[in-house]
Amino acid sequence: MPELPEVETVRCGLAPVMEGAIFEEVELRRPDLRIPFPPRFAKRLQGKKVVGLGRRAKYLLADLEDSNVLIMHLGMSGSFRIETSSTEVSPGSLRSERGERRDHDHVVFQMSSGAEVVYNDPRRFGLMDLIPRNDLETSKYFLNMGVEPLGNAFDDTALAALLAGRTAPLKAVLMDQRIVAGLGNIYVCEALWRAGLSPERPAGSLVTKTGKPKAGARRLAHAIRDVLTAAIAAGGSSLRDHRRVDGEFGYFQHEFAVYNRENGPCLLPGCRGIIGRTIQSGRSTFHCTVCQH
DNA sequence: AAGCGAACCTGGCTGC
DNA sequence: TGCAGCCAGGTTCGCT
Repeated sequence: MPELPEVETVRCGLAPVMEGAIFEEVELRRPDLRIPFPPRFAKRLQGKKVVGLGRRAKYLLADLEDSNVLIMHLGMSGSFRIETSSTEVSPGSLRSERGERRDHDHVVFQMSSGAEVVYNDPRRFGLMDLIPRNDLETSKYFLNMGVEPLGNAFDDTALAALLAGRTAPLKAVLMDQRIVAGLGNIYVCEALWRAGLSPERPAGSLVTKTGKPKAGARRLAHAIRDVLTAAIAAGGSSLRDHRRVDGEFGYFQHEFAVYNRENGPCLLPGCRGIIGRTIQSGRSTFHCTVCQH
């Protein structure tokens, strides 16, 4: 499911049932996801109150009252769902009854808010970890993490500094979490289309010799912000069977200009191009060869 | 150092 | 219907 907008959508969905609530029971239904759960994971969570639920890039961060932080990453196929009391569940509802387990339900949080928060992840590329808040910034997860694209520090000047001197294609550089943190395959493709930039173009070519942003870098910085903001407003993208935590669909997938639109017409007014699909660093890239340079 | 491909894992879809 | 092959929203490792 999860690039930055989807993770932010999950955060917004979980916050009402997790913030201020206590982990009454934590059930691990297997010993690991992408990495093993830390020692005594369930025990260390039980009885602890969630002070706040935040996000950094594609990571969810539950701040605990004991000054530890629960780190959660959804990988490729991770999702959370909330199950509440069965009284309001009607037959045929998409919501399932509390206590019902499905394939690949790996973690269950019983919260004092009355909600059951279930983590499901078929491919198990996600992870959960628990570390002291003071160690967060220097942890392996965040030590080399790039700039938050919706943060105040991200603008065309900052982007230019990050791209300067790089010969790798724009697509690969924007996918690199050490540079800009939170973008993935969908939103990189969409941002490059919005900025009218070729995914193959060397990243450093958007920067002048003196390190200033060229017009393309300015368009790109705005495109990244705009596409992420619009996607969050739409509740993220629901591909395949993925849903939001409340069982509803996000609907940004209907706004895709290029992603999954191979052979479709370019949506830029006046452009007669056709969307093509190429492979870069082993991932599909969707773009218009006519209006993206 | 930077950049690229492979690996991790399961499921869904396409085509024969 | 069955099965092989390909593809998938991410990250990390290892090789050049």
